[in-house]
Amino acid sequence: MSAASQQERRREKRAQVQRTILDATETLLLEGVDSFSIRRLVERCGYTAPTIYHHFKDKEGLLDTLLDERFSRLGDKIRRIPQGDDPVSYLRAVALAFVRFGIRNPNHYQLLFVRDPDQAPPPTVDAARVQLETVWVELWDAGRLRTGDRESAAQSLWSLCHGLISGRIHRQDADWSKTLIEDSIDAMLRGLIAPPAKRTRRRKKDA
Amino acid sequence: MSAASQQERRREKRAQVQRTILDATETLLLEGVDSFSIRRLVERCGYTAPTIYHHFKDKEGLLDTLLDERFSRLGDKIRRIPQGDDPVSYLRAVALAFVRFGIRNPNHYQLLFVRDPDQAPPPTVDAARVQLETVWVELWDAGRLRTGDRESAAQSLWSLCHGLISGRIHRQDADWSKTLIEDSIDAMLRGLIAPPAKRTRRRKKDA
DNA sequence: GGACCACTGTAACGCCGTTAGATAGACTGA
DNA sequence: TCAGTCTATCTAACGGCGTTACAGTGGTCC
Repeated sequence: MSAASQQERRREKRAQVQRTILDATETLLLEGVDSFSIRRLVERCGYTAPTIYHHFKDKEGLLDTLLDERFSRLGDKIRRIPQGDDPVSYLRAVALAFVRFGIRNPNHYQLLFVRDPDQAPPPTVDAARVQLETVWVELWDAGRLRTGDRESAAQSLWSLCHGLISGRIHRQDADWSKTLIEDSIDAMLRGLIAPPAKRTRRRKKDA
Repeated sequence: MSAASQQERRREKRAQVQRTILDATETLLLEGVDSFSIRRLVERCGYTAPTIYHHFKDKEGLLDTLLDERFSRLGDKIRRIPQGDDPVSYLRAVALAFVRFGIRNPNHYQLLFVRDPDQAPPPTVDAARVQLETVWVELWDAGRLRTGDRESAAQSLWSLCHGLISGRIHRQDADWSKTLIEDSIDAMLRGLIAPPAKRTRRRKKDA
């Protein structure tokens, strides 16, 4: 067998070991952020600590890899939302997707957004953010933003989403209103964005 | 000297020791949530670990005591805000006070709202919440809430405040809009609450 | 065969929260 | 006054954590 195939096989083996470690990490994480520790991971995945440190920089690095994987799925999902005619319903859909994701993946969300401040968001999430940016610019140019500052409009919606998720995560017991997520996002959008000027020629389909 | 006075003196001594421990805790906490540990507190305050555990149940209990003190100040501040004529500007003032407090006391805020979900908020904060409740009821009865659910209106504003603070805490580096806090609270209130019905007899002073 | 390299293991280090048990001193009642 | 009790404090340890120095092992390459 050729040297190239040997190398190939080694790479595969390596990837497979890392996969095993990552999967065990994932499993452990699903039992709660606090359930995860390197020692427990060691018990669970069959490898010893130095092996894990051989494949990943440290605990942080291991979790980063996992989060990148998971959040890139969110990024894809958001990027696949059709932009359509109406920027407001587009923003609504994105915000809803984001909040639902955060609530469904509380442990991952916490790790990503509640850890060290110098932690950069994964590229796919950042890409989604950039994509949103253009929508806000569009609304600003159309004179539809009620805030004096374009930045503050985007950040307002983001802050609300973060608050919704983080409230749900940290106070699971509280009796949150069933319609809270939709209601609050709608209210925020109403408050931020004025309806389009009346004098547009063509009629819009109700999206 | 009387037995009563002896007891009194002992109580004072006890209170003073606890004060010392709490103050050292506070100092340590101001250096960051992560800077705080019982071992470091022990180095700092001159007492040994068992002494601390003699006066406080455990780490959690110690922090609880400190947070109760600190947050009761917030509760007082909020309860002192004049309710005035206009419920909207009252809600605005309360929300602003809350957010500013959170941003100014990030470590305390984190400890209180980001710890175990079963953690109850201190009584003074809860009192403030109850006081707010009446304002929402009033608005609801006047038919001014745009949400289908009274609960969701209150929770929307709260979620936003939480998001604003927690965003600031976890992404200090990000370039937050200077007007974000006011802008977003105003937007949320605009989106949640309709202007009062026109057919009121008396004119209002512009508050 | 020998040098190199990726991989994995043993055993330890220095943190952490917490506690069992001893000691000292002050108060209490006979 | 003296034994008994209670409070406050200490020394020393336990079990957990993330991490790493170091050794061994088994392949790959010259």
